[in-house]
This record gives sequence, structure tokens and C-alpha cells, in this order.
Amino acid sequence: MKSASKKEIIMDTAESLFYQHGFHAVGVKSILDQVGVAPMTMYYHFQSKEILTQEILKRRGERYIQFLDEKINRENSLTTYVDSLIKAHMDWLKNDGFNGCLFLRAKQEYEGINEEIAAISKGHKQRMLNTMEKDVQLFGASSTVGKQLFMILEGITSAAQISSLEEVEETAGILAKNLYTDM
Amino acid sequence: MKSASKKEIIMDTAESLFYQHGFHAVGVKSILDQVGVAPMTMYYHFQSKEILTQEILKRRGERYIQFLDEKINRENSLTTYVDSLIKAHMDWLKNDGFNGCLFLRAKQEYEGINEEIAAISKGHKQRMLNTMEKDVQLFGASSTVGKQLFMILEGITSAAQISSLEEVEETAGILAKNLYTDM
DNA sequence: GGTTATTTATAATGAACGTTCAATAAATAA
DNA sequence: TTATTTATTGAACGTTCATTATAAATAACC
Repeated sequence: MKSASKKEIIMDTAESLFYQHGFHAVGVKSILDQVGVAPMTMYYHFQSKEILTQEILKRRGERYIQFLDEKINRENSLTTYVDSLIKAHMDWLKNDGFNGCLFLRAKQEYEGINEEIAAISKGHKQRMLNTMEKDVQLFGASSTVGKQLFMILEGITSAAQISSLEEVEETAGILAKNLYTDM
Repeated sequence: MKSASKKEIIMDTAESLFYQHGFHAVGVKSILDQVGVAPMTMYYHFQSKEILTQEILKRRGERYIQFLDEKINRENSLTTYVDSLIKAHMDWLKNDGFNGCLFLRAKQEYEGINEEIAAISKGHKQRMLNTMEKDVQLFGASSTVGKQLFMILEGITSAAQISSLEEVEETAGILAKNLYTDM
């Protein structure tokens, strides 16, 4: 399956460029040049740049959730769950860079322009929020704690664009420590 | 000064469009069309789209800080300071919509492309963080509390793109309530 | 070996991009 | 009033945009 490989390389490269500069800021040509393929190779696999964008977002959403699932500890206490979740998210940022959340950016750029892309993006965020709300209830905490956790993770992603990961992780840890004291 | 008026309308319109869709997603023509002026009217006041972008960001930064300053209570306790700051930020979001932070978006779109724009954007965020760190020290709290507050505000701005303002405000309020309990 | 699937190269498409031209209108100063 | 600067206009510039056309070459599959 050499074709699958080319398709994946195109997706990888485009995802990286989109994350670095944004969707509208990155032209198809720059993706093609960086991969080293002819235009029709891309259009053979993806009907358009926007379809490519959709597929990238779907794949990234699954990858992120799987990445977290492998690292989250849902077996012990709320404390260990929260700590493992924050740690996992920090690990993701470490691998991925510090340019914010690609889903929020996609939603921002395509709301009112391409509703499919906006829906995929918003859907992913909503799914993450829902997951956290349900997860904390495993430990008897209210869904409000899940909302707080979600807000902390969003704060981490934004703050990481200004401050170092170490500083951000420490700050988030303090916030999270006081999350569930008033249960 | 009829010209000052036109210049301001161009800035207002462009700022609104940039905030809705992003910088690269909005063409000069769409700004011109919405304002109802000829290209040179814009280029007389701004040497380029990127210069226009810079001026918009600078102006917006000042406006945001002034908006907060008028509403923040630095006279009483840490609690009232924190509450007033969060409330002020919520008010800003209410007036401005829920499309994230324009400064973070500018930094994301222009880092590696236009360093001046990236610097203005990052500078604004850094300035906000510094201000909060100094402010909380007025009440004897450590700068860490300021970092936490900054992270909460960032979390608010992101979460507001998924959930309602009321829900976000409540969640942030709970987070903030436990901010300073371990001083 | 024959068929289908994938990729190449090159060129061209029309539309949109940011920007500039040359001319004029409006405001200001002499 | 005239002269000069300031502000604005519509048309046009060259470039890049995403996409497609065409045709040939390579690879994978049965």
C-alpha cells in the first residue's frame, strides 16, 4: 500500500503546517512542495483542501483521545484521575508544540464558512467536556468538577503559548489541587 | 477630521471581521466592501494589511486594559479583586462575542511570518499576566496566585466557545473561590 | 499479462489576493 | 481666489490561490 503512505504523509504534513500557521494561511502549494508530490496526488485522495482539513481534524481527535486514554488512571481516586489527566495533556503539548488548540482554531476560522469543519471541531471539544463530566462522577464528584477540569485544561493550552510548560504545569497543579476540596 | 472617522471605521470593521474569521481568512476586499470605500482609502491610512493588523491589535490591547481597569476593584480584599476581574472579563466577552482571544490568534497566524505582529500579541498577553501577578501581591498573595488567575481567564475565553457564558462564569467562580484558600 | 489503482509532470483555469495607478474631489492655506 | 495638501475614487496590476485538464508513467492486484 504505497498509496496509503502518501496519503498519510500528506495528512501529516498538512496537519503540521495548519497547526503552525493556521488553515487559511497555508496554501495547498506549500503542502505539496513540502511533501514533494504533484497536485493530483493530493486531489486523488482528497476532493478538496477543506475535505483534507476535515479528515485531518477527525484523525487528530481520535489520536488525542487515544493518547489520553492510554495515560489516564480511572481506577483509583479522583485525585489520581485528575493528576493523570493533566499530566497526559501536558505530555501531548510536549510532543505537539505550543500553538493552541487546533480544533478551536478550526472552529474559529470556519464558522460561517464551512459548517462541517466547524461542527467537527466543536464536537470534539464537546466530547472532551462530556467525558470529563462523566469521568469525575465515577468518583462521586459532581459534573461541575468535570467542567472545572475542562476549564483548567483549556487554560493550560492557552497559557502554554506565553509561559514555559514547567510553569504552566505547576500552576495547573495548584488549581487542580483545590478542585475537589469543596465536594 | 472626516478622515479620522473613515480610518476608525476601517479599523472597526477589519477588527470585527478578523475576530470572526481570522486574519488570513479575511481579504482586504471584504473589509473594503463592508466599509464601502475604495482600496486607496485604506492604503492611504495603512501602508499594508499587516500594518493595519498591527494598529488594530495595539488599539484593542489598550481598549481591553482600559475596559478592565474601570471595573476592577483593587481597593478591598483579594476576593473582591478576583471577583471583579473575572466579572469584568465576562463583561468583555459579552460585548465581544465568543471567538477566543484575538491576540492568541494573531500570534498563531503570524509567528514565523510577521514577527512584529507576533510580538505585539505575545506582549499583550505577557503584560496581562504580569499585571495580575503584581495585583495579587497588593493583598499579600504570591505571584503564583496571579498565574492561576491568568490561567482561569484563559480557560474562560476558551470554554466560552463551547459552553454558555452563564455556565462558564459559574465554573470559573468555583475555581476562583478556591484560588487563595491555601495561601 | 492484463487490469486497475496510484502517482507523475506540465500547464492551464478562473477567482481572489494584496497592492498600486492615475485622476479627482475635498479640505486647508496663501 | 488661487495654490497646496489631504483624502478618496474606480480601474487595473501582477501574483497567488485552489483546482482541473491532459497524458504518461509506475506500481499493485488478480
